[in-house]
Amino acid sequence: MTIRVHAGFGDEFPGADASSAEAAANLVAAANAFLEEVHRRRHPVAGLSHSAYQVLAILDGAGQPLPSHVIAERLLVTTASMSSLLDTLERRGFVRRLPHPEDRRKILVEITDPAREVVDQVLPLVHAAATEAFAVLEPSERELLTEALGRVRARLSDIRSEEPRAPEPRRRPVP
Amino acid sequence: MTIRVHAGFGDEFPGADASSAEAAANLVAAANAFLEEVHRRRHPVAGLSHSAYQVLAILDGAGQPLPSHVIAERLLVTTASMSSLLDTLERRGFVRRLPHPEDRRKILVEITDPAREVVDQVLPLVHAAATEAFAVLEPSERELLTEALGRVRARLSDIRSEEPRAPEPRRRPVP
DNA sequence: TATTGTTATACTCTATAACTATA
DNA sequence: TATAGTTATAGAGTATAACAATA
Repeated sequence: MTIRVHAGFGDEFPGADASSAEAAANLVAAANAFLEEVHRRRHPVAGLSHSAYQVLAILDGAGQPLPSHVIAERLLVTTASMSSLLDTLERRGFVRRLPHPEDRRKILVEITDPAREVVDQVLPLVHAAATEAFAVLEPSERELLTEALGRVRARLSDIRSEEPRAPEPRRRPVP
Repeated sequence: MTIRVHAGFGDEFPGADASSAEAAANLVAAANAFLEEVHRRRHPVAGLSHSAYQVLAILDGAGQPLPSHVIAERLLVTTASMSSLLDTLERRGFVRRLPHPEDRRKILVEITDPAREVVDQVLPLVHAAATEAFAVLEPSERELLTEALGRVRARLSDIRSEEPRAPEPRRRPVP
């Protein structure tokens, strides 16, 4: 199941590291497979999108109503997109918009009881999927994986502010 | 940077494994961060979507025109979605639809020279992002990561055909 | 009958820009 | 002026269903 690059990778992409390409490919593939499994288990509960479930989880976790722009920041979407998301959730009866008592420009988004029930059903499903998927690793392997992925993510966070350098060009193999 | 679950996780989600939840969270977060970095580097080249770049990479890798449904299967989308994707790519001049010489129900999708240049630019960018991101790991760590993720993916592939069992319910913490 | 592909339709997510109300 | 939120508009991706052409 492990994805490997072909034998001529080093010649085709000078300057690129084959083991990094393999790690990246398996990272993305494993994450996709996991998210697909989560979707399969979670979708029957309320038929919501990933973003919508995230909004409910954020509100449930906060334990109190939150202003729209606070949720938007955590979700990394614009406030305009957030409005649209909240429209969907409000239409389904999962959130309410309340006036903010102090700042009348703001609204407070409140989670409803039916949505709390959805969250109560969904979180165990997600954690069960994780538990089953990673049961094939030893506890020490899980810890290594978690720590290594944290380091990679920190590196990516640093890279994000750098101007990417032009890589060495591909040497297209002759077939 | 590493994502960790809170202290009461085990009480809140009986039956779920905390180290698996942490591994899953860091897996998804790292994959998202990597894909975001890829998007940042790749987008200026042709402004295409992830799916569209994938179609071009598939056609370039195949070395010959492919029927539409073959690409759709590899991309895990319906043939209807594939039609829409091909419309976009054809409008941009990156693919051509050719009649299939043997089976007149089929079409062959051919990559154009401008699209080959796009692929030649994009692949080194993607591999450079991977090389830079995973440079924070030792070669042996990269190999461990790759192998472990391959095992997790194989497990997820097995799980996919199983009927998920109902997990133990959440014990909502009292705030 | 089954397969391949397209079209019609619809929905979600996302973004930018223009706008209102409020601070 | 700056901030919070909405609306208008647009585009992409995805899906299902109905359909035509072909095998």
